[in-house]
Amino acid sequence: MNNHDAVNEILVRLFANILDIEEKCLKIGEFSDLSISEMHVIENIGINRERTMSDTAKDLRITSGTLTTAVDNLIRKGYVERKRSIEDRRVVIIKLTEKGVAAYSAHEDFHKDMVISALQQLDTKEEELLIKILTDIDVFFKQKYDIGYK
Amino acid sequence: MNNHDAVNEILVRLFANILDIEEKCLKIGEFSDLSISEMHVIENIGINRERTMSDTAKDLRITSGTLTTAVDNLIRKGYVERKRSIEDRRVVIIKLTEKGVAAYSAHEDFHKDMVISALQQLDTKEEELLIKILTDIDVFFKQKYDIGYK
DNA sequence: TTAATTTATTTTGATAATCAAATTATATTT
DNA sequence: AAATATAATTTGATTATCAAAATAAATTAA
Repeated sequence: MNNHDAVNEILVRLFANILDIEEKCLKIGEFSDLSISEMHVIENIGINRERTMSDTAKDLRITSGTLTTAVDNLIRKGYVERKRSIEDRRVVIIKLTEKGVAAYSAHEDFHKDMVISALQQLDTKEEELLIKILTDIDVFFKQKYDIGYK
Repeated sequence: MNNHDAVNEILVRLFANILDIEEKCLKIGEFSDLSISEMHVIENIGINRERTMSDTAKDLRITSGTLTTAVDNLIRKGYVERKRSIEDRRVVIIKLTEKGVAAYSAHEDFHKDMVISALQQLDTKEEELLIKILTDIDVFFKQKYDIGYK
């Protein structure tokens, strides 16, 4: 097996496993009534931000209809609140409740913990190479597939 | 921003985009009747391999029932064939058809393209260091989060 | 060698995430 | 004022998924 195949194989496995880890950790934690998708909505709304439905849907690359039902459920569960914009009454503003902020923070802590643990075994030179390679992949995607990054 | 935050940020962005990109490429290509999930089944069955339903489901971390319907659809679309094992008639053997192999190869090309362009700027020594880093991280995740690898 | 148990798969009945298209309400343009 | 455009929701559908029940075959135990 050449190096390209080795890197490809391990990246595929890593990506699959990290998603699994995220889901697993969510399910055993304090906010186990949230799905990964719902957590992504919370992540996107963010702390101290008022977001419109359209902008959030666009960022998450889902339709408005999909976001409407997701937000319905997040409101029912107490993580998000919704109000009409005063300037333009077609627009709906969503923001995190206190509970939503707590969930956001917990998730962020998990991310930090995961990354810090993973990097602990690397020396500075290795860390920098890793960042370089991840950046390259990121740039490659952006250029080649014209993905709308925020 | 320190290295930890840099890696966290870029990982989050990569993860948010990678499945979308994969899906996008799939949808504009020759095998646009395949979903990402279905492609993952094809990827797991592999070329020149006969796989049982159980082993494939375990690898993909989905239930046998889920795999049964996925394979039903892949057979209907002409990518997979299914037969009973002769040694143990409870066991169902699945393998790729010629069309399945073609889809597998096309998907592999996408992955290779991704990795090659990411590795382009590294020399062999750096490539090997990267493989070591990724392997270490992979093993680390396995130990820390007790993920059921194959 | 029958009966009980285990194993491999499929079926069934349910839920979550998603989309496209239709609808509703409001704003903007002609 | 009418026509058009925009923001969000609703509707009706599909796909991916699971847990639990059912089916069929193999293995173990009585």
